[in-house]
Amino acid sequence: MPKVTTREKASRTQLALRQALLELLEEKPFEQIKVKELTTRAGVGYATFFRRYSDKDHLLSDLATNEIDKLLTMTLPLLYTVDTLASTQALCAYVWEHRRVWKVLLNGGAAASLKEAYLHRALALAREQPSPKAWLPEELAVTFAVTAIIEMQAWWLKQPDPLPVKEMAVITNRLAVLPIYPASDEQDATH
Amino acid sequence: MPKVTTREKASRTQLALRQALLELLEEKPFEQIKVKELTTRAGVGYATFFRRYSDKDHLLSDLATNEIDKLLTMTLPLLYTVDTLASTQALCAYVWEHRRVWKVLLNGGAAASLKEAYLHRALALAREQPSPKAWLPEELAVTFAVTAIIEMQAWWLKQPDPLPVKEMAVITNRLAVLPIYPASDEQDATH
Amino acid sequence: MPKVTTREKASRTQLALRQALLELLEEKPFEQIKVKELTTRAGVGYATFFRRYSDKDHLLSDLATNEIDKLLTMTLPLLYTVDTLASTQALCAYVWEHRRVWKVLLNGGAAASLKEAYLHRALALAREQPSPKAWLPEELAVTFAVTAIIEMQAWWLKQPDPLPVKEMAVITNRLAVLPIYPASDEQDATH
Amino acid sequence: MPKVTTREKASRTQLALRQALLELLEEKPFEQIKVKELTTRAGVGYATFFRRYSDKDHLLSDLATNEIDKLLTMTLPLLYTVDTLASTQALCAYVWEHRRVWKVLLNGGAAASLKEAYLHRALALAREQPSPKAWLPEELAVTFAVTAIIEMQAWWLKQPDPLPVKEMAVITNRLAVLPIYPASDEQDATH
DNA sequence: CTCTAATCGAGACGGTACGTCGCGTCTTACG
DNA sequence: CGTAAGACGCGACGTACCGTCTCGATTAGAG
Repeated sequence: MPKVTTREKASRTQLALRQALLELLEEKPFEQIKVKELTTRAGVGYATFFRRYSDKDHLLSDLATNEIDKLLTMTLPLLYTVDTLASTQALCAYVWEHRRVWKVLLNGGAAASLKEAYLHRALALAREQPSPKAWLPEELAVTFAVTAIIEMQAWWLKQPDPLPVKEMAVITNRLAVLPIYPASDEQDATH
Repeated sequence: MPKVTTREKASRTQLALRQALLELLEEKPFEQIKVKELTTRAGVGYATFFRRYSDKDHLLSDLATNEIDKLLTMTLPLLYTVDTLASTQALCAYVWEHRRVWKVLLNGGAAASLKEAYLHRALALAREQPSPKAWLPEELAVTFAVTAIIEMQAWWLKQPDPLPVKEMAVITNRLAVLPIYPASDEQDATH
Repeated sequence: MPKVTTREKASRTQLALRQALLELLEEKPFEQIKVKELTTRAGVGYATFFRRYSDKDHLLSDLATNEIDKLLTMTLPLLYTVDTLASTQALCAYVWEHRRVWKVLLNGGAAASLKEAYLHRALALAREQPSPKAWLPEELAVTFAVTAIIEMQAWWLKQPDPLPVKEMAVITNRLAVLPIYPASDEQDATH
Repeated sequence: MPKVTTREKASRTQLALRQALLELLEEKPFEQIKVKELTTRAGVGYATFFRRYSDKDHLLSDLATNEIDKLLTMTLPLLYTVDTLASTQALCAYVWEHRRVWKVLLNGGAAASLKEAYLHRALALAREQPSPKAWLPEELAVTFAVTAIIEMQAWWLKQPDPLPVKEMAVITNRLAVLPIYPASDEQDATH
């Protein structure tokens, strides 16, 4: 009998809470989810929740932060790469692969705060690694591209009969990525 | 000498509450605003709040719905019009003119729910008046264009030194409107 | 056509409110009766109530004070008279005659405050016109006799098949009045 | 080392609330006591009050019921016993011993409802164990004796310089107990 | 017969206390 | 030791009723 039962239990608690949150987010907005519900659903004591997380929001962060960062490292390069379509396809493929969780994150009861966190994080990363697009403010470009991509992914996963990954990638690339690059025949964009 | 003092008072209450909400939204997120604060700031009795609105959210709707619909009737035609740039300029000019209130609505504490309401309303209107863009699902097009426009307007108003209306219109048009039209090799999108 | 229509109306309001209170006191305790109910039942405007009475309690006083004083002037002489039985009979006869209102006052929702007011008033009157009974403190004698009489009257009127006036008078006299007089063969009452 | 700290705390809360009520009843009528005052005085959270009692009235019952029943079991035997004076003395001695709490209960802000509860309870007990006094209805006899005793005890405890227990017992016996027995010319009631 | 003043019904309002709800802390008992 | 269970302090909520107020319609009795 292993000695890590304690650690195991701790992890189990954490997992159970995350899972419970994901399930409840499919049913109702985040703010309406009560701690009692979370712990009951997770089969965990009420007070135990606060030993892991100081807050309901902390649990959400814990759930979302990792996923967001993973996805972000696939989103941002789009703005600096040459072969944008390939990157967009990689992004869409990744989301599709993890659609179970991303569907909830983007369309469940925490969508709003998650999108905000996403954009916030993206802007922070972009500031570290600027890539002036000349014809429009860097921050505006990032805001546009990131939010457009998120919203489109949200729409995509919400569909009862989603488009194929490849087609989604083409559309995303054309709508949200290419427009921020200077026009191929461009000299004066303000004209 | 006006005869409508009672009605006037009723309206005054409503106006005062709206105004108080706008002011408080500049200071903190919507959920953290307490009814007591609203009524105190509005110089109105606590119970009176619930005589007008069943909810804090109702007040927000009341505040936002009108503004949203006014703006939406300027946003949607973008998708069906010939001279998109002119329409975009009209849109930006309108927002600029009402930037006091829109700055709060788009960047204040109610931004998330407001953006959601906005998109929701836009999709409803679009469904009533479809305009198939053939190469991509109508709903996706609307989602993309509307959210992109909203986010860009939010960014714009948030700037300490905002771009001129005209320049903002050009960028918005190029990023969020033109891309949903058939591609340049099908028909010239930059025109 | 009389000139007192205004006064008449005022009286009508007052009567209607008293009547409404009496009716409602048959149904529920005084504290649970809302001003709105009173005015509705009386067919009178809400604000009109406060034009007549500053308070719900004022209405109750207005209703009770007269009746109490009328009854009291028949109760107190019992303590000073020779032929107590005759007085007790007069008292019982009076109560029986006005049993409609006294039933409500003594058993309805205002019974408690009414009994208290009654005793209070009786003690005040007794203090003005002392009649030392030697063998026990005057105030105690009054308290005993008055509350005993009130409670017995209350019981009497509450009965579905009340005792005859005469019998009630005999019992009341024997239980509540005679005992406070010195015993006929009395020298030392503490023995 | 006690193991019942949780239970202890629960009891402590209950005790503190009862004590707070008793104190406040010395200052003002029951209806004017606000729950907030009770909890503050008891050093207890506002909501905690409603975890114990659904109502302010429930607290009062909880406080009074025990005491009432203890006293009642000493009051009723008076009606069935041979040596009434001894019983009356026992009753008065008990009340005197607990005069701190009974002074508040009988003369404080809850006197009215307490007296009513007392009589109510007494009638219920009497119905279980009838003792026909022939010459007058049982219920009337109980109503008379019980209310007379209560009111006299209330008066007694209210005095700045109360009569001795023994004297009070003699008076109570003569005024409220003996009169319900058959008259002296049927059988000697003073014996 | 009209016009001004008083009165009424209706009901909105500021205010106060209520009883409920959920959070996050804490204490106990168990494995 | 860490956990399930759940009581507690706290504080916002939305409700209910009070007593005040203003309104517009209905008369009153003076001009």
